[in-house]
Amino acid sequence: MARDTEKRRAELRDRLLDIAEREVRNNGAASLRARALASEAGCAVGAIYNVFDDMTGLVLAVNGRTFGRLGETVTNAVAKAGPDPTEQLITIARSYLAFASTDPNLWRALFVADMSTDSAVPAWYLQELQRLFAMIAAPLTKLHPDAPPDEIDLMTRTLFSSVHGIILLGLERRISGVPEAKIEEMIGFLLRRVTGADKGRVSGD
Amino acid sequence: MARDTEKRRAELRDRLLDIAEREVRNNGAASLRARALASEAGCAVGAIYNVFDDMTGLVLAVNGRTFGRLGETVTNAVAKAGPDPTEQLITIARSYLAFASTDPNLWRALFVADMSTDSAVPAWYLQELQRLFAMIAAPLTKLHPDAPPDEIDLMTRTLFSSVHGIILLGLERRISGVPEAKIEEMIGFLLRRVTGADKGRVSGD
DNA sequence: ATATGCGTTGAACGCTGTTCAAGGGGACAT
DNA sequence: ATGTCCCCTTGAACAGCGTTCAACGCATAT
Repeated sequence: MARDTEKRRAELRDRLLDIAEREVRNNGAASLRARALASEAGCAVGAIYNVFDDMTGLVLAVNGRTFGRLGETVTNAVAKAGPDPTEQLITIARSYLAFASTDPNLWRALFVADMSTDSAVPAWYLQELQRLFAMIAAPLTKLHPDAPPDEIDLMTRTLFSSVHGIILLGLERRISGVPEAKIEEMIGFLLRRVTGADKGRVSGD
Repeated sequence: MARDTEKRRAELRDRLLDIAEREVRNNGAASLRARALASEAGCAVGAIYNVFDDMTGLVLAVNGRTFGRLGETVTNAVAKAGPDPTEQLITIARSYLAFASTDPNLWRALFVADMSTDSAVPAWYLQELQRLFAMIAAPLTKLHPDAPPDEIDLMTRTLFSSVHGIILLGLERRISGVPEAKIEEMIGFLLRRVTGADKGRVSGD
C-alpha cells in the first residue's frame, strides 16, 4: 500500500509539473493558480500540498526542469563550437539568448526573487549555475592562461551578468524592444571587445 | 470648494506617496498593502482610488520620484568627473551602482515588469531613461567621433544593460553576494575593456 | 430652515494561497 | 465474510488581498 501511494503521488507530481510548466511558459509564473491547476490535474487543491511545499515550491520544481534544459542547450552548443575561445564565448552567449528568447517566461521564472526566505536557494540551483559558469570559465582560461582562478571567476561572473543584462533589457519591450538580431549584435560586440578579439572597430563581425 | 478639495487631494496624494515610498524602500514594492497604507495615512481605503488609479499607479508614482533622484545623482556625479571619456563612463556606472546599492528596493521597483498592460509605460519613464542614455552617449561619442548615431545608440544600450546586469546579479545574494567593492571592480574591468582603455591586463584598478 | 449636489467612506465582493476536520477505502485480524 | 483500524485524500472554510459603489454627511445655495 505504501508503494502504491508513492506511485500515485509521483504520477500526480509529474502531472502537476507538466501543467504548471505549460502555464508558466504560456502566461508567466505570476499567473499560476492553485485552483485552476487542481481542476486541470483532476485532483483536490489540498492534494497539491501533499506533493509540493507550496506554490513557490512548485515554481521551483519547474525551474529545476528549465535549468536542466538550459544547461543541456548550452552544453550542446559549445560542443559544436570551434576552437577559438572568443567564438566559444559568443556561442555560449548566443545559445543562452536563444533559450531565453524561445521561452522568455520560463527563463524569467528562473530569476524571480521569491527566494526571499533565507537559504531557500536549493542546492541544485547553485549547482546548475556553477555548471554554466564553468562553461564560461573554460574559454576564459584559454585566453588568460596566467590569470589566477579568482580573477577568472570574477571575469566569468562579469561576462555572465553583462550578457544576462543585455538579454533581460533587450527582451523587455518597454525599454527597447530590440529585435533578437540586434541583441546578438550587442552581445558579439561586447564579448569581442572584452576578450580583445576586436580592438578598434565599433561594429561587430 | 473645488479648490479646497483639490488641495485636500494634493495633500493626501503627497502623504500617501511619502508612506508608500518609505514602505517600498524598507520592504520592497511587493509588500505594499492598501489597508495598511490607508490606516497610516488616516484615510479610507477608497480614498486611495480617488487619487491614484490603483496600487500599480501608486508604485509608478514612487518610481517617478525615484527616477528623478537617480537622474540627479548621476548628473551630479558626471558634472564632477574629469575630461577622460572612459573615466566619465566609469563615474556614471559607479554612481548608478551607489544609487542601486543605497536603496535596492526602490531601484528594483523601477524595473518590476508590472507594466504588462500595453502602452502602460508612462511618457516620463521613457524620458528619464533617455536622459540616462544621453549621459552615456556623450562620452561614447567623444571616444568614437566617426561612429554613426545608431551605432552610438547600440553601444549605449549595450553598456547600460551590461552594467545593469552586473549590478542586478551582484546585489542578488542568491547568486554571488559579491561585496560592493567587487562589483565596482567588475564594472571598471568591463568598461575599460570595452572602451579599449585597457587592452591587455586582466585586473583593472 | 430646507434642499441640493458632490466628495468621502468602509462594508462587501471576488479573488488569492493555505489549512485541517471529516470522510473514504484498502489491508489486516478475526 | 465481517469488522476494525489507520492513513490518505478531500474541499469547505479561513485569512488576506485589491477594488468597487451604494450610502452617508457636509458645505453651499436658495
